[in-house]
Amino acid sequence: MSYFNPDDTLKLSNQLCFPLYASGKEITRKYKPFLDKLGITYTQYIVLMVLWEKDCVSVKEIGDKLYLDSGTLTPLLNKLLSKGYISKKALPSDNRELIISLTKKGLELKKEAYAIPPQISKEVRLTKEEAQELYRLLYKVLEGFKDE
Amino acid sequence: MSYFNPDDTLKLSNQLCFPLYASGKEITRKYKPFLDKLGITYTQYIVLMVLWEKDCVSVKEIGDKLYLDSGTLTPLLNKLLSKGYISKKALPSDNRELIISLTKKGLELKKEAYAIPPQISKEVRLTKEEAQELYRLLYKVLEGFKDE
DNA sequence: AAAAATTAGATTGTATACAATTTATTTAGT
DNA sequence: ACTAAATAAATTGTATACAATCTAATTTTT
Repeated sequence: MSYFNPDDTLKLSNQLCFPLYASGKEITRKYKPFLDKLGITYTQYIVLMVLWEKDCVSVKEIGDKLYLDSGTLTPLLNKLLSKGYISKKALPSDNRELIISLTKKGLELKKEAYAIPPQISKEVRLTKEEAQELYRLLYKVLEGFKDE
Repeated sequence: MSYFNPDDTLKLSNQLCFPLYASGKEITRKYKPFLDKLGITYTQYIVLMVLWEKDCVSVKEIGDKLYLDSGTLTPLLNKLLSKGYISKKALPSDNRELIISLTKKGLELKKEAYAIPPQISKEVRLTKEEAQELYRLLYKVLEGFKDE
């Protein structure tokens, strides 16, 4: 690894971090036109995805799944609340925990969201095998970050 | 593709977008403790990387390379300016273009940045081959997004 | 059981991101 | 040459992100 000019170390094109950063940013941008029609943002969408998969979860649990903290989630959940997609309720057995539930309106939004992922897939120009491998590698990176 | 329950389409674990989004976010977070020591943010760092590779570039060219627009770059460049790492100058042949150059201080910062990428690499738990494949796939995604 | 440590969310402050619009400048079309 | 179209940055407004801190509630220690 140290055969080449140390100058090359800091080349954008030699860094894994940059395509990770950029593709993360660009993929959420691809969602925007579709999510605009539903009146939600990408982050709001993935919070709803958590709830569509399992209703009644705490803010902490949402944060753990999405790698987001309360500084991001608190205002975002307030927006979903004011839009009528979720409701909040303190957990009786532990008043520190806030349980987030889908409203009927929030559950119904799922039907409109079904059409989105296939349309994004079309824009990601990877073969099925490549997509699977990319998926595996990204989760390996994420898992590796967890235990530090 | 339509063999399984349509419900599964919207599972977080079936979406490529989510690990892309999350790993992009987490990788920049990994840089933070290192960049804090230099007093710069991740986005400021990649702007400097562009300049370290090729000095005297326009805001437009930086934006094209980093997938960022003037709404992000203008305030960010003002911060790098006030920190004394860059200077600005209008291009005489085209007064719309703003040319960004490194100051001596900005060039010297490169020496301190050398040590960072290897330390991040250590935290990314991929083999060399996996890292190369991930790199290739991410650029394929990014390139695919360009022509829409 | 009382004090200490921990935990869940909320709050504060800073820094992106980006769409949409605006302004100044340059280029293209006629 | 003159007007229209295009381009580069700056500006405006909205929505994340996250570190650090704060507050209230719950556990753990002693």
